[in-house]
Amino acid sequence: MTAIDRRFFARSVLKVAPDLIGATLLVNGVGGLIVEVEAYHHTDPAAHSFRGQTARNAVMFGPPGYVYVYRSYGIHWCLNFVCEPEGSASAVLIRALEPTEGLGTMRRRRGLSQERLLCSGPGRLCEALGVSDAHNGLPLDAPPFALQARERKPAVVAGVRIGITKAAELPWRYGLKGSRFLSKPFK
DNA sequence: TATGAGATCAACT
DNA sequence: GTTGATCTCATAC
Repeated sequence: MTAIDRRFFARSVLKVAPDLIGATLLVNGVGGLIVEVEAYHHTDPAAHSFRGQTARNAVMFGPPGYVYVYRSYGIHWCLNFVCEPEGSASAVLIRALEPTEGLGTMRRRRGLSQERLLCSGPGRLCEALGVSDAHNGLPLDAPPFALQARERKPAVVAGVRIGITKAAELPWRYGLKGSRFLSKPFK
């Protein structure tokens, strides 16, 4: 298996996002196959970076290949990968994984969940992988993170994004076709 | 199956 | 003071 390094992210977020489907993401050896992501471009009103740099989103304005973690609705963490040349402030939100490594650890962190619900949603995924603000700003191609390239190009489907109100019509959500680990099915 | 409340924080008006 | 890239649990149909 080939490791993905940070150069992979020095492209448009709209190219990186579908290319991540099927890759393997591990944090401290725990994780699985990426089955669902969403793209957030800096020209997109739904993106945190749309209104400029703040203390929270500063990592998005840095170089690509780094991790941006933010708190959502006061209680959850959400995991993003920064894309495009430095300063463009675009990122991919990781929304769902198919758990393959460290099932026991994930189950313990999530508390008695069925396997299908371990990582099927941005908040759930962060809890299962132990991701928090402590990971904000870390590079993706060094421990505790590990990213492995997919071996074949999978069937990728696109659709509208979830849980947002601004620019809700943009089809910037990507998923692995037919996966039962998606946070919601594609139409 | 579907809708609603609550948890709880940073950014924005 | 309100809203949001969410999730879980409770109550209603």
